[in-house]
Amino acid sequence: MDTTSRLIMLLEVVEQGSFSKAAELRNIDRSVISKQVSKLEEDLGVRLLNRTTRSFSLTAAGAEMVKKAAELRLLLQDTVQLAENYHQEPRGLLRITASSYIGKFYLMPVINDFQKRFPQVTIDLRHDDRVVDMVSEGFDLAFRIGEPRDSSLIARKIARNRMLILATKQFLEIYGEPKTMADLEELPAAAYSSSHIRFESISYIDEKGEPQEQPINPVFKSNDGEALVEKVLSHNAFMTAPAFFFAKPMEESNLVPILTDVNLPDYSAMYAVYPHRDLPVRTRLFLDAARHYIGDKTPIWERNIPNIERLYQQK
Amino acid sequence: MDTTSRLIMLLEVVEQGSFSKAAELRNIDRSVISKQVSKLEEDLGVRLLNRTTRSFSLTAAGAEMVKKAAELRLLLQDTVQLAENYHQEPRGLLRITASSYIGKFYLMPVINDFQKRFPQVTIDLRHDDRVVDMVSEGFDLAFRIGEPRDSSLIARKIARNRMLILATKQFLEIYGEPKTMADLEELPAAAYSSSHIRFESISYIDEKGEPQEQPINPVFKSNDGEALVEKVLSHNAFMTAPAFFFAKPMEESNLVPILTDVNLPDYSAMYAVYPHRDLPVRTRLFLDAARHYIGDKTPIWERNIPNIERLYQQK
DNA sequence: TTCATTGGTGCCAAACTATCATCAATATTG
DNA sequence: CAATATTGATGATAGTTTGGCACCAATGAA
Repeated sequence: MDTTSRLIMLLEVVEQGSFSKAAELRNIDRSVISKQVSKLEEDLGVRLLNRTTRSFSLTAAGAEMVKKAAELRLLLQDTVQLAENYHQEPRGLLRITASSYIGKFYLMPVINDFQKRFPQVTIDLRHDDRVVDMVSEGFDLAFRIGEPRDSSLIARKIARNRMLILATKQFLEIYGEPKTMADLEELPAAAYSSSHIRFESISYIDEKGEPQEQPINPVFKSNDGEALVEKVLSHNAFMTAPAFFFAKPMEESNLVPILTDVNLPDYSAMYAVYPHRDLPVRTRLFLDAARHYIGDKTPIWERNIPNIERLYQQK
Repeated sequence: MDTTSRLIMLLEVVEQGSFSKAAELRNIDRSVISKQVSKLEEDLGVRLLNRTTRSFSLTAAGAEMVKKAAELRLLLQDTVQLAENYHQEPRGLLRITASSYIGKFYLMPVINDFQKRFPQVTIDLRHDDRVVDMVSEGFDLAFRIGEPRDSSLIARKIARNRMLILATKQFLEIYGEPKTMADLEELPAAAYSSSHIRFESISYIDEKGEPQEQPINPVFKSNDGEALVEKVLSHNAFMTAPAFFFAKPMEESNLVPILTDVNLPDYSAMYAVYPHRDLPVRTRLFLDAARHYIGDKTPIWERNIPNIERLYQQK
């Protein structure tokens, strides 16, 4: 490892705010970072960090080196990028982050097919259900529900994400099938609920085109989607959920969409997100493959719903 | 070694035009260069050089990489330089090139003293009697007679270099001391002569301030200064030579300056040459030390001439 | 033709790197 | 406030990489 790499390592340490996090990011031992930063200081003959046993602060020299390191990293990335433009065949490492659900059900099939076609591409898929900083964590591609806030990233819509109201056939037999939104208020509901978001009502557009709120009666709340589904599958509740959440054919799970003639606003769409720069061949191809698999005309999750076109034809 | 270093290595190979020369420049085996360039190609996934067994040419990708490598090298140098500004004490490697005469007689004393004062500084002194490309060969400092042509370099005058006419006392006893320039034409001369330069006459300014040429009679010519001196020391010829060429006190060698009242134009001065950028502490200090030793007021070589002030007082 | 030089390759010793285990200092937590 | 966890530093060790040497094949020069 030489000066440039060490400088970039220093930069990462400063960006992450700690040796440990920087090490984690690279999947290496903390001691490596410690040693390399020390070596960098020795090389340059300058103290870069004022350390305490549990933290550090930048020296004046360190701050300047970090600035330069950022320039170096950018230039180096640019250079590697330039070389990649000469690739005919995609190769190299593709780092993807997605929520675990998306990764498991929608990306894995894409990945398996992709790597059969392009064996030279290594893929690192991270299942993260939290918000990640793509740039500082070095991801090439993210798949998310909803647009990212970070405007330095490009978000490309992969597929719409219709809102569904669902229940099991058995539930409908027991409680009777609701015919209007107002009927829902009397039925037990399973509803998503977290510290931030709470579903206590359903937004929809009525026949006159006016937005309305239909209160519901959540008898079961959870911040875990699969738990809600499980509840619904016990025929004890209906639920409102975005369509992407049903990766398996709906017949298998006995679920039936209800009130399909009601105009529910789409839930946040699925987006592919990537840094604002020229994409390497591998990234571009993977993006295409994912769009094709997930979002070609109708999203793949809608294909799991029988008669989807007929049911929701008003849209 | 990482990508940046390999790119810089590639750049050096291209600059030098061959793997061998690049290896020589770094004092490493050719095989190292060969292996690292191959590795770089593998890393980037692009062929950079079209090779024959005895030479190579750049591919399109290679040309682009070389450009980027130059940017990277510059940025990296700049970064290291920035760090060096924080040094209190000079340290690191100082690469100096000088003609062998200058190195041996004028720089070695400076170096010995300098390294006693600053033991942290490593010095690499190259004796090169040819013109070197400081930038591509990575020198920090050059000491030369005459200004360099390369305007990207800074030349700082270290000391003037008076032209002398010399003979031994014995020579003067045998042939009689010449009183006018015209007298020289009758006397045997030793004259520098190479494929480029030939001394067949002496330029001077006469009493009226007019430039004149005094033809001489060179009975011995050589492109080696020390050979000329040896000839003169055998009492068989006088010679015209720049003062810097006499590093030892003139009494020791029995040499006497003659026709000291004649106004001879100075020979090319001695210059210190360095790349046009901020100098590291070590370079600046060494430059100061050299200027102090060699050129403080009167050049050191003039101090070797007895009564120099009196002899050449008209100037 | 002969010959020296060039770039490439395999082998080996030396240098460097990364991991683990451990330590001391200091936040964090109950 | 004490117990605990976390952080960065350090030393030993195994694994990887590098640089040097010897040798090869190709090629341009004499």
